[in-house]
Amino acid sequence: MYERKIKEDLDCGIVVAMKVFGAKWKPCIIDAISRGIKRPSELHREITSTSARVIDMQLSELVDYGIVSKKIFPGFPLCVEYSLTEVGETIVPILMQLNQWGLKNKDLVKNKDNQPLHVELPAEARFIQPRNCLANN
Amino acid sequence: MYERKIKEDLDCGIVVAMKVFGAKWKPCIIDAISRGIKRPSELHREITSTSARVIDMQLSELVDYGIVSKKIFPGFPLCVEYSLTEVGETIVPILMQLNQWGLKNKDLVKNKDNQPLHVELPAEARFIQPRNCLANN
DNA sequence: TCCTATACCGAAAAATTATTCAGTATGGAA
DNA sequence: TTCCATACTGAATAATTTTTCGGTATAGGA
Repeated sequence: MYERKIKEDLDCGIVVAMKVFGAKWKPCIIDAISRGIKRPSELHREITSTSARVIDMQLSELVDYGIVSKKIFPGFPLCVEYSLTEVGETIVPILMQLNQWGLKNKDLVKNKDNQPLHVELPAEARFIQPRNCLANN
Repeated sequence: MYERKIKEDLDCGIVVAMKVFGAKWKPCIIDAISRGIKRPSELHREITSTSARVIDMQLSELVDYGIVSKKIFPGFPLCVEYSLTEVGETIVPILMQLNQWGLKNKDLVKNKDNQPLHVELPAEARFIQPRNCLANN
């Protein structure tokens, strides 16, 4: 298992939130489970852009975090079901909101030239002194 | 400049949102600017856990995305001010929400042993057949 | 001329995250 | 006995992000 060299500040809300929201496949997995896709094999079929191994790893981290719970049915063939915990459910609306934000603003990120040239002020601005500029406005 | 080998789907809202929310220092920079810290040198003083170079890089990406706008005052010494654009302002409440979520749930992520053992069902469950288990429940 | 403060950038290195590959294990069916 | 489907794992590699280091440029002051 990988041991970090730069420790992260788990008292910062954003750092904590990003352990869940900011991983490449976790939002995708959480969304699928929230839509009722429960078994690993189903998840693998649903999420085709990455490998089963990747899904399994992210999934097990979500289980460790208590965001997803795992039930094993010891019949045959082996059957496992994942579902969102109570805390896991609280992620879904935030995820939807992030998704909405992204959809609404995707052109910004796509274009990447939204402020192509720096805004230069007219000549008079040259007399603005740095301390002024720092103090107010 | 780094050229990705695996292209990202910028039509997915989450992928787009994570370009902004999911970078290590962007939330921190956006928060500082929203609190009125405008000049690069101020930002460097405010955010001491990383180097000026890192802040500058993330900042310039936020400018490229049109989330932060940059004004140059050509006096002396050189004076630059950053501020949130209209779109940039829409990020702040979502950031606050993510932060709240993280603060509320940080123990989950810290502990990482929230479901230490798999839940095994009692013996009767052995008769649940896989197709049933897939079909409903 | 050299020093200051401001703001910025290129490129290598380090750290982290994601991916691939090759396995393990269970229990029934052929 | 060998095969299947299910669920899962270790370890190497690749991809990406973050960090560090050293540099540029402007314009005034000593």
